[in-house]
Amino acid sequence: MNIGAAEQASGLPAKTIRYYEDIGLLIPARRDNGYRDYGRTDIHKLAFLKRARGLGFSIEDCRALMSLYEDRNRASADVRTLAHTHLHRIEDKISELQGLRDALSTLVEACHGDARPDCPILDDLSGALAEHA
Amino acid sequence: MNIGAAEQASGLPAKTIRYYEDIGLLIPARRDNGYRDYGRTDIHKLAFLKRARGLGFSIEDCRALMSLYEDRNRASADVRTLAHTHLHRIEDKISELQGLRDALSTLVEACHGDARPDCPILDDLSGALAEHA
DNA sequence: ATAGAGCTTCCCGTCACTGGAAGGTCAAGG
DNA sequence: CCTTGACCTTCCAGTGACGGGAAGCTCTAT
Repeated sequence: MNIGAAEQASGLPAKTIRYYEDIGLLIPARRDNGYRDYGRTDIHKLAFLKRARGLGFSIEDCRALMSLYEDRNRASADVRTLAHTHLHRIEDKISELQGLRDALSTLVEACHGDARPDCPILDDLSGALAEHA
Repeated sequence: MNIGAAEQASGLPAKTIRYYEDIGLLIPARRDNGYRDYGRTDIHKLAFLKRARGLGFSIEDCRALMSLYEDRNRASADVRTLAHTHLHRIEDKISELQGLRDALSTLVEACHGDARPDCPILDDLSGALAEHA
């Protein structure tokens, strides 16, 4: 299977598939002409990577997940720990963004948004409110 | 004021302050010896940038905000539009992360997480559940 | 005079790709 | 047999917003 077909089958761009080879995530066989040759297992792994990346796991997480996936004797606790850590990172990021959202929406609501020059958003950025607080 | 003092006064690392000069955000005066020389207005602008970056605005947003800030005749509507767009981006990102969080937490809860090898998380990643659905 | 802190520029690395150039390979049609 | 065009190869550069560190100049204090 050429890389174009692997692209179709896995849903990952060819560029990404080559990149995954560069960093040693998935190294396919090669034909005599130098073309990459992907087998059924390779396609399965690419789909695995696509799904894991889609869940926000980093490349290094994916590397660990793949090796756990290939280890028939792995403990599910190891996988769970990895996923749990990632879940925490996501929750932290959500909290951070919610803080930003609240601050921003307060400012946006306070700004009348017409043709006049006075603007609570710029006042906040310039530190006017910091002294007021 | 040398860059070290500007660092203290603004709260931005010297590296970042130099970077902002590289990209033309804030270009300070220079002394005869080649040292950067930051004045009161510069410090104010650096603090402005720090606050705007802290609210998650991109560098290009900051560039626009600075120029609006310096334009005594700007319309507050322009600032509000910029902030509103950014607010939307943040809300979209929050939604996306919440989707990831829900999917991940479902998987983490389904995984018993002990020494046994069977693991719903890896099953999901490998597409086993996709065929089930 | 010298030590050490602070300043300068310049280049590389981050993360996970994406775009593009230059060139080799293959299948179909004339 | 030749050409065209699709597909493949490698390599290089850029993304955003810096951070680390090297090599070398300047200032201050002793």
